[in-house]
Amino acid sequence: MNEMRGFDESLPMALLAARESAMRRFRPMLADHDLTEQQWRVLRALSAESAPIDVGGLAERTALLAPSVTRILAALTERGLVDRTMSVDDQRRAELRLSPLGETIVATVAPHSEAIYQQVEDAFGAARLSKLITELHDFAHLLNEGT
Amino acid sequence: MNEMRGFDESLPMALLAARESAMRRFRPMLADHDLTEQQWRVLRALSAESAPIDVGGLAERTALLAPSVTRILAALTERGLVDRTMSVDDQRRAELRLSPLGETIVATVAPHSEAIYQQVEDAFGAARLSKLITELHDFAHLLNEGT
DNA sequence: GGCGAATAGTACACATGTTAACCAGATCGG
DNA sequence: CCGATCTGGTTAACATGTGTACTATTCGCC
Repeated sequence: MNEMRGFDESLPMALLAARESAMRRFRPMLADHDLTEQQWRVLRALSAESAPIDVGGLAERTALLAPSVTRILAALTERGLVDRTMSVDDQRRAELRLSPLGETIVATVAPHSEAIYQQVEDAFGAARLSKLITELHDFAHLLNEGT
Repeated sequence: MNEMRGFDESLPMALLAARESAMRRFRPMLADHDLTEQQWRVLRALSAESAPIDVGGLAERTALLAPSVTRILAALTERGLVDRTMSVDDQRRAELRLSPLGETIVATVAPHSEAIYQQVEDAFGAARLSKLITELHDFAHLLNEGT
């Protein structure tokens, strides 16, 4: 009836569907540990950092917006998984790191996460998956820099 | 420090980043027409259907969850963009279609949407984009059927 | 030094994601 | 028939997405 691009053939829909089919496998496991997908992203990002990181840095690494990070950190520090202090040389900036308890949680959950990722990798093929990820990175970089 | 897979190399993060880099270009245009990304998905899905469709069908085609579709339809019918009636043979089922005003809105927004999509296609390459979408579809199908 | 612009972070408001509970209409087996 | 069950849809509750406004610093510059 109209000339618009097919629904299912659009990239945003394909990205959404692909992500949902993958995340569907992770969420139940995370729920067993009372973690949302986003909370787990924040914990992982903190775990990957050796030095403390600030809110902006976390937002960038986790692909979350600053207001979301603020709320998630409130929940995680409340639960004692994250420690927070103020930077001495810039009183606006926060210094965030995993608490010992947070480290324990990450160490507990990570193997489960990795196991599920392995299933996904096996189902699709490791090489094929790797190539797909590379294409996605290229895509993001091209769009973010161009214009 | 731990053996976990690199953050940025994980597929879910790559999918998220890619989608965000694309959607960033669409959202301002949709906001100009007072539409959210999800409302536009619903309108497009309705526009693509010749016959009326029910809530479940919309949820499936738009990759939204039923509760979200319920709320979005409430907003769209409120604005007079969508018409809703009850199915005669199954009083639980809704019959949804675009109102004339809704058709007008879709016809107005679609060219803008298509223009942005063209930019994206040009930036990444049409053939390459097409192949990427195919891979994403394959990925979703493999994961949804296997296990 | 001190004022205006930039920056980090938060607070708010509204829309959606996610899960579970719930209601009414449809279906099936006895 | 009719009650047990299933199914379409909504409601509810809480977490996140998204854009905007606002506070507290810090910075640039005169």
